Amino acid sequence: MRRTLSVVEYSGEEEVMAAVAKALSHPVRLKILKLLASQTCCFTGELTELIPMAQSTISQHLKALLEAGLIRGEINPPKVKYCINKENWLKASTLFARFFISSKKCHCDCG
Amino acid sequence: MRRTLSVVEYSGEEEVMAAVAKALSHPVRLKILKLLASQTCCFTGELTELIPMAQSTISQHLKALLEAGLIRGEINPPKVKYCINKENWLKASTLFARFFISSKKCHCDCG
DNA sequence: TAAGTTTATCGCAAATTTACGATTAATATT
DNA sequence: AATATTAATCGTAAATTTGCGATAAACTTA
Repeated sequence: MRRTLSVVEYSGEEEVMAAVAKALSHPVRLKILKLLASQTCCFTGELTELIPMAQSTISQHLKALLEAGLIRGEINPPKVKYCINKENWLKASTLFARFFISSKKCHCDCG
Repeated sequence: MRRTLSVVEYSGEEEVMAAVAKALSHPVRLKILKLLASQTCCFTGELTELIPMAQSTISQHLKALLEAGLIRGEINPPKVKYCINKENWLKASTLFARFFISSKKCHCDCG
């Protein structure tokens, strides 16, 4: 991909929020997060039974959520127990909340 | 792309939220939204001056934000005035807030 | 030790995203 | 009518995403 000569600068917040948003940008990942969140306790690989997708594909989506910091995986071979990463979840929640509140400043008449 | 034989079903909420998240998943689109939101009133095309990217690229990103419903464009040739779509902005805000709150149910010991 | 279970990773193909320059469209100005 | 301004669209190239099946890795159980 050709890149701009003068590179666009982003704030840390912009980078982090974009990364989290990207993790949330696929419906199956939202579904996975909701399933993990709805358990009274953490969860393992019933995901493969609940979601009709190849095991390798679900594993890939889990990896994306892990890398975004939204979930944690506790290895307990041969199983892995996934759950919400509460600390980062809270951070993400705050980030999005602040972002959406920020537009309240705008007092235009057009909508 | 090969598709799964049994198609995964998503709720309307999952689809909508994923689409909004996708619109928010690029730092330059976050920057654009912040710039639009920070204006006391609406905004025209200074974006090209504020963001060192090709005009066509910025136009593409604006289109993505338009299609996600996050902004509105008031055509006033040869200029176009963009601003936050407050109605959908509120909807998106609620969607994300509810989503993040939902994980509070999870009482696992692992995080 | 051999077979089974669970999950990650590899290799691949198709689709989508991202960015650019060039061009077009629509209107205002000279 | 000719030129200038602003923004969208087209065409293209490279990168990334998404999905699958096959295989590998790690540990249990027979």
